[in-house]
Amino acid sequence: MYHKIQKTIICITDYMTPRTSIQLEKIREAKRSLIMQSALEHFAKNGYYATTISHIAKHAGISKGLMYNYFPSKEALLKEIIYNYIQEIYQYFDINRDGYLTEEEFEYFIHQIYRTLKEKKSFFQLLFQMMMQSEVRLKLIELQKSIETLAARSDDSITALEKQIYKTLSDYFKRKKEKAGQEYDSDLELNIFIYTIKGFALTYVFNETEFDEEYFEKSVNKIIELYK
Amino acid sequence: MYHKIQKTIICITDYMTPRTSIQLEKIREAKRSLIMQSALEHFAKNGYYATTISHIAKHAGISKGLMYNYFPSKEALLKEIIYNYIQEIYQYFDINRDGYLTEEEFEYFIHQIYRTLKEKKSFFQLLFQMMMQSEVRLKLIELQKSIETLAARSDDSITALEKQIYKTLSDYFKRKKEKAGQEYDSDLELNIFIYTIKGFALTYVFNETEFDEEYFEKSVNKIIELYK
Amino acid sequence: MYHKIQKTIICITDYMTPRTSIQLEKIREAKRSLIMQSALEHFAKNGYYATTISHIAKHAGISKGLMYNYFPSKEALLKEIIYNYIQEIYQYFDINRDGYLTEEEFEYFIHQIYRTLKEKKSFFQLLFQMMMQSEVRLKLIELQKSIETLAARSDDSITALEKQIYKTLSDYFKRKKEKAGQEYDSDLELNIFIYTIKGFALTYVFNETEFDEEYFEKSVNKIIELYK
Amino acid sequence: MYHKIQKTIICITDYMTPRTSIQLEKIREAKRSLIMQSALEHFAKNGYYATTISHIAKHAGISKGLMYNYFPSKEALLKEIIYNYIQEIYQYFDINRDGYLTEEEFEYFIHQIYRTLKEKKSFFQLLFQMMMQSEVRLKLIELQKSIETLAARSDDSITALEKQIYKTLSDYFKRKKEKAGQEYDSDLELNIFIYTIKGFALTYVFNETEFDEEYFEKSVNKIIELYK
DNA sequence: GATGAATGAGTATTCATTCAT
DNA sequence: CATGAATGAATACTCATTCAT
Repeated sequence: MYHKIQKTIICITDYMTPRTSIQLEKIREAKRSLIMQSALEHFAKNGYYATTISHIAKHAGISKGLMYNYFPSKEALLKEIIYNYIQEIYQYFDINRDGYLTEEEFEYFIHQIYRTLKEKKSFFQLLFQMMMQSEVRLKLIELQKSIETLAARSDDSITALEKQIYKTLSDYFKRKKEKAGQEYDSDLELNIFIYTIKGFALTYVFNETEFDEEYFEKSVNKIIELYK
Repeated sequence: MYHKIQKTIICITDYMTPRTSIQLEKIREAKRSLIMQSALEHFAKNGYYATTISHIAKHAGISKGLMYNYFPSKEALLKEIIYNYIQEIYQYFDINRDGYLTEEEFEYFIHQIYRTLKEKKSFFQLLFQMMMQSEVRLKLIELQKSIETLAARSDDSITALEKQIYKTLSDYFKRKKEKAGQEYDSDLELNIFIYTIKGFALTYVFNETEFDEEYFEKSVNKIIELYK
Repeated sequence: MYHKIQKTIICITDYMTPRTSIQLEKIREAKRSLIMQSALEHFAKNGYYATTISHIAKHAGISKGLMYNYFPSKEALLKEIIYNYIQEIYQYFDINRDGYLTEEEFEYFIHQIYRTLKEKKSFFQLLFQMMMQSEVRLKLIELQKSIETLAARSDDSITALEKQIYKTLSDYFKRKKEKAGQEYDSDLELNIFIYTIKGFALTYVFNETEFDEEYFEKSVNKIIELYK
Repeated sequence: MYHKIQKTIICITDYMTPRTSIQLEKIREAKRSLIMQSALEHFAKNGYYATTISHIAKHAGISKGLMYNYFPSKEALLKEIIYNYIQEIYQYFDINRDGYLTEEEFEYFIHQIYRTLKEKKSFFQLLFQMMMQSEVRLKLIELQKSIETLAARSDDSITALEKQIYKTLSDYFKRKKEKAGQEYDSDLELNIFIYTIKGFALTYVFNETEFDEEYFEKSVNKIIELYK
């Protein structure tokens, strides 16, 4: 009976049916994620150069060769990871684009940074590392440009978003100053605030056992207290 | 025969007195420094892994083989650089060990940090890079311990110094708070201050063309203004 | 369920009668040919080693796996191609086996060579390439032997045919000499003729843009003129 | 005593004297040759792609790594070999550049071709192979151009030399025709001659055991007899 | 003390082949 | 019969380190 049904020349399903493209796509996507996850962990922990494809593959439970079925090269894998995470992260901060930040929103913004650092710890470890090698830094800049090109609309671009955020914060600090009856002559205080955030991020992301979560939460609240 | 010719060609110094061991030692020390300097520059710029012994040697104007006459391995070279610089840098901050910091001394302390970052920019680039790889981080910790062991007297050790500095700053922040009539219940503000310094250092050290020296000087003054 | 959908989509032929084994065999044979054609083109153009199974399969519009359903290995595929083409080509020259070559037949023979080179250009490209690697040459010799074994009757074998052709040509050259009143003491002139044919074949088969078809036709006629 | 003589800071000769640059250059040149020789043999025998660096190195009695001390890549090694041999071979044919070929010179020319084929058999095996892969053919053309660029004077270039030889031969065939009272309307006979030489070269160079040296010498004389 | 040729273990990458579906 | 994910052995190439001179 089964045989009867199968009378066809170009029948895609057959004796032993190959997976459908939907099934395959799911499998592929899952494996891609798995590889990227494995790679990110190693990159974050040991650095890009010290991480070998073998390590990544072994950790992901696949063969070296298979990795190249999903990513054309180690560098492409790195870029893909960074691209993906950056895309995702920027979406978190894509909200207050009217340019006006209330105190509550500012507080939310800081908390959001903390949450993001916590959730994407490995990625930020990698990102910090990348930022520290001038050669790699250049590649990141290229990458950022290509992301922007993909994003097409210039006001959707990453640098545009960065500028937007900077502008929004600048306005916030200005208003704060004016409210206190002081004159706002420059973004100096904002810059200091950014240093603080950077330093906090650096400490949090690379903290191993020294400090606990409570310590960092208190820090976040203190930062909010100081700069709100 | 061929030896003889050579002997007459490139002899620079006296033919009369054999060099003393002190002279030899000086020459050795100079070459060591040269190699370390060359290595530091490459490590800082391209990262430890991307830097080859060949590059270092060529840049230092010596042969690869000779490098191994001065340092047993690439890793040992790295450690030696870090060891040396840390030693040197800690000496800058080895002053106010009475534990009492005046406002002037605090200001001086910040300026001193800035000066040190400027003077040892390459080293800090390397140090930051090293700090970001957990594997390497562990090695650094080992190294620090061995430095302390070498230093022998525990109150001369680096961690001891770090603690000393932290304590001194903690006292300073406490006094400041009390002077303002507020209660000092924790080192939270100090920690925020440390984040700020870290973030500033990170920005300064890896800044390439975005900001100029004036910008950073203003930042330093603002930090002093905020935390003095 | 999902199977069901597929079954209704791409069914081309009759739903009623199961295909006969002859039909199936025809389909198989057509696919075999397709793969061999695709492979030959790639082998000829890029060489055996530079050609991947993936390329062949993609070009033939099938999956890699399916290729292995038709040929047990890349090498077997190569052998099969050579075997097939050699078989086919030798049939072209399987006529004048009475051993007597008239002038008209000689002329036809040369033209036939030219036609064959033109028609099977890719194959000759491949064959020349194969002939130039001693390791591969050995395999070809093995292959030839196995063809002969398959052919069973020794006077049907390729080497036998080659010898036959050589003998026929030798007789032809001998008669020509004698007709001119000269003594024929060796096959030297025949050998030179063979060099000429080889050189012509080589030039024709690997010519890309330098010479046009007219040039080669003139060459053919000149060769006939010189050796008839 | 020995110590006494060695009083110098930047003395190149020392305790255990390193080799002089002349010595080193000799060693290097010898090893370069050795590697190229080993590579040529393998390339000729098994083809470029089927030859591995490991094979070459093992055959040359050195480590894989060392090969890269002399040649930056497998491809560069190939190019270097071809470049070197082509340079050398063209010098053999760099004589009759007045454009006039006597019968004796023509004979010498043919003999010279035979001698060259004999002496550089492996190289010609490689060259024929290279000519048969369109991809590689392109590289060869590039290479030829670069050789010409190096040669600087355009009339020293290889294609120029090729044209020169062709022209000289064309004139020779023309005179021959005219001497016989026939009209020379095209280079057809010359082209046939070139096919013959090609076919002879091909046969000679890839002959393994079928024919002996005597056979080929007779062939050469016959070619001379036919075309002189 | 100084050189650089030499080594070999290690790295990213490729590709014929297998196999579950 | 048909697919393409998966494997693993092989390959070109790199680089820290050694060692004869």
